[in-house]
Amino acid sequence: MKVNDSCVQEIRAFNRFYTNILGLLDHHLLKSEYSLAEGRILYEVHVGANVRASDIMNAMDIDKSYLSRLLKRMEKQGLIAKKPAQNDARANHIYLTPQGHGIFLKLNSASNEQVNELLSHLTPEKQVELTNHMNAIVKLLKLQQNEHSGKNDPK
Amino acid sequence: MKVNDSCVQEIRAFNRFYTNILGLLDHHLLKSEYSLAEGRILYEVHVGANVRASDIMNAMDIDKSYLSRLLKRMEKQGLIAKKPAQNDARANHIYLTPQGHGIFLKLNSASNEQVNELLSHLTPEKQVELTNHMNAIVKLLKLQQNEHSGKNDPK
DNA sequence: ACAATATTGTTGACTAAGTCAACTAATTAT
DNA sequence: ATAATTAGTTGACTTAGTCAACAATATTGT
Repeated sequence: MKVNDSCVQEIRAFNRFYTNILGLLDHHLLKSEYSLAEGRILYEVHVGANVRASDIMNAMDIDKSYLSRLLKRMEKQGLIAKKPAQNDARANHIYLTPQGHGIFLKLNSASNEQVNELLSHLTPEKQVELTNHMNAIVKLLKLQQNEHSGKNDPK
Repeated sequence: MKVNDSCVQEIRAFNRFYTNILGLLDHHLLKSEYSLAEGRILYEVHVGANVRASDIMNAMDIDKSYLSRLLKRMEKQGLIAKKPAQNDARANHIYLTPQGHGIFLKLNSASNEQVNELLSHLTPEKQVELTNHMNAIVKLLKLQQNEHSGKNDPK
């Protein structure tokens, strides 16, 4: 498909802009005693069912040795626990401990709060506009995402 | 301003999604012999006029000691050079050497190529739609950006 | 004018983040 | 059965980033 060069430049400008936004929003995590990676792991374990290390690895696109160490540390901190996966003796299922769940909730509401603050400068109508644009972007880009990662198309 | 909670959730979903996109697009830089930070510095020096370290520091929101070391290394590599700023004896103006400019062009066209590939799966109409959504997002979010950073509003 | 304060950039010393290769044990494919 | 993959761990290492102290200038308040 022929590509419009000025689109390329506009997208790159957006990327620089949005990288900064993401940096701002992550700030609270960077100031907390948990790393961005740990926060994301808590999220992945929270939303997934019977999550295994390899699932997190794929979701986060993170090195398995690094992940292994992070999980070990989080286990030591009492945030997560593992139990043997029922039909694969190599793997564990990872779940949040009550304490880990508590931390997740704390970090999660801090994240909500950050986004909340960002939105609070917009009228409710503009807020909806904004999210409509975002959803449209996801819709436009989602397909080739899956092409690249080799996963099936969404139903 | 009252905030719509489902907007908050949609924005966070967008953020996770777009973080992955940015990761994909940065991949070529990570595979090159230059770091993301160096690539961004080359960009900042390229687009700015009479750039000083503190300008880069502000643009990238990066620690000054870290930046100092990066610049030193890039100078050693022959990518950039410094000359005393005319009206501030503490500061230097930083500029690209011919070689640094060459590297910038190389990295820059690789970045263009990445975005190009992303877009190539869309019809030209969809490409324009996509960038319209992005521009709209920037427009909606740009003001509070400036409020936070204490800079003046754009004219 | 000039003392206090702030800014620009550098350095030392350190911690955190991430990578790479080798390895064990279990699983799947041929 | 055995070869090839996959799940996860470990050792050894490199790269990224932080923090505090510092010297040299600039700016500000009186």
